[in-house]
Amino acid sequence: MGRSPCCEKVGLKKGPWTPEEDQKLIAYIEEFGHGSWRALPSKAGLQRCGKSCRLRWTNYLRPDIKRGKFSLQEEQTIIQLHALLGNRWSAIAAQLPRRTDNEIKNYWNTHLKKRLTRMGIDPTTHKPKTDTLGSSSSASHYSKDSANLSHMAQWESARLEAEARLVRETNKLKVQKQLESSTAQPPARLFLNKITPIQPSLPPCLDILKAWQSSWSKPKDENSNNKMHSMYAMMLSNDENLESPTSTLNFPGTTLLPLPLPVTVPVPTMTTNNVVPFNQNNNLLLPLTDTTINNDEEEIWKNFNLPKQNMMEGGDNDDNNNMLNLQQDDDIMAAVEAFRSSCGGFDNTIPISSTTISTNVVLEGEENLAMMNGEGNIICNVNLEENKHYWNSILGLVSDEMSMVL
DNA sequence: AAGTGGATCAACCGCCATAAG
DNA sequence: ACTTATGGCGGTTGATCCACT
Repeated sequence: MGRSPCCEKVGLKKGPWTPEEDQKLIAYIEEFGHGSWRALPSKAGLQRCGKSCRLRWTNYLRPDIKRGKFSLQEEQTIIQLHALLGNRWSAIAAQLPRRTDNEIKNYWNTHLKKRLTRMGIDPTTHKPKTDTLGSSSSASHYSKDSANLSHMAQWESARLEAEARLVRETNKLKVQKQLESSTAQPPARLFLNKITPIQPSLPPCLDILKAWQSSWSKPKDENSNNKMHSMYAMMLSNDENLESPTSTLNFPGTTLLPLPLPVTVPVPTMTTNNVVPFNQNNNLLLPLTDTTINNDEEEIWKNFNLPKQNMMEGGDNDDNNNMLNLQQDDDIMAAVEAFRSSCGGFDNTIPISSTTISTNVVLEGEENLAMMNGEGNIICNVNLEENKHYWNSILGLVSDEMSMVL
């Protein structure tokens, strides 16, 4: 004889919760805690099953839930952890304080997945889509683009390798567990892969995080302060000196995983003959139709006179269909990528644009998102020190969670 | 004003590992 | 040892909103 049923399956309400139901649930949990979800509905006077109550509480009513727009940093964390963990939403949510796995999952499916697709990256594998290469028209474009894609591929190799090592380690531990005696502790569920570690050891994914972290402790140059920190920025970057992730399988020459390198996001640009110039730093330049710049964001962006064919789906167009209104950070990112892929090249032999902008202007309300420097370049400005702290925090969280189950 | 389609997200469904009887 | 409920998780659905025609 097993357990008794948690609740009657008939006569229970389904569908959206009413404010009265919410109040009952909140009042009960605040006074008594949820205890057994099975017993809660009847005690709280709710015609719901325990599972429905649990979901409503954990995904919506819990007081420590943060709602609203995801910050750029949260987005980066989701993308990076998704590359590392896949659709393990609860594990990803564990690294994003006050966000629920359901919310992250929804955000991924409705925003981030589409954005990566727009950038030519397969959101499932985090690999560049094969047709990205095929669509390149010029040989030089292909060559440099493929070099960038190669970084992505190597990144992915490192990730896959880490996962493979995790699986191997898991199997090894399972065998070890079988050999060990019945004195072993009851299995504790591990947040990453639902495995049961027997002896303390960090999951291999932490190798990547640690190596990543160490890359931050060794800035490549003195310009590192105004750089964007994102593996996708690597793809956007023209920096030929980008290093590739370490893989013991395929890239034995490298000893450090230098990811992600800080890079400057190039500015999309268009000249009168639709040729896209780059400066000596391999930054795309954007000549303005009107170089009179003030601090009004709308006005600034409307000076970016972009050809319609270069607009991407997510862009907000104004009425004359010849303007791209870059209000959102994902629009900025998408614009950069769209220009890079559509304008034929990474040829930096074209002279620097003479366009200058006299003052630094914050283009987005989001802190550290993007600034325009004195040369008209957009700098996605994520502070190096903040990122070091950020990844230290992630490592700390992961390590703490590991130590709790060990 | 009505219809349509896309976006969003709360909530449900179904599966799995584990706990409990 | 076996059965079955529970809790947790990821996948999916459908109601709602909103922009556009």
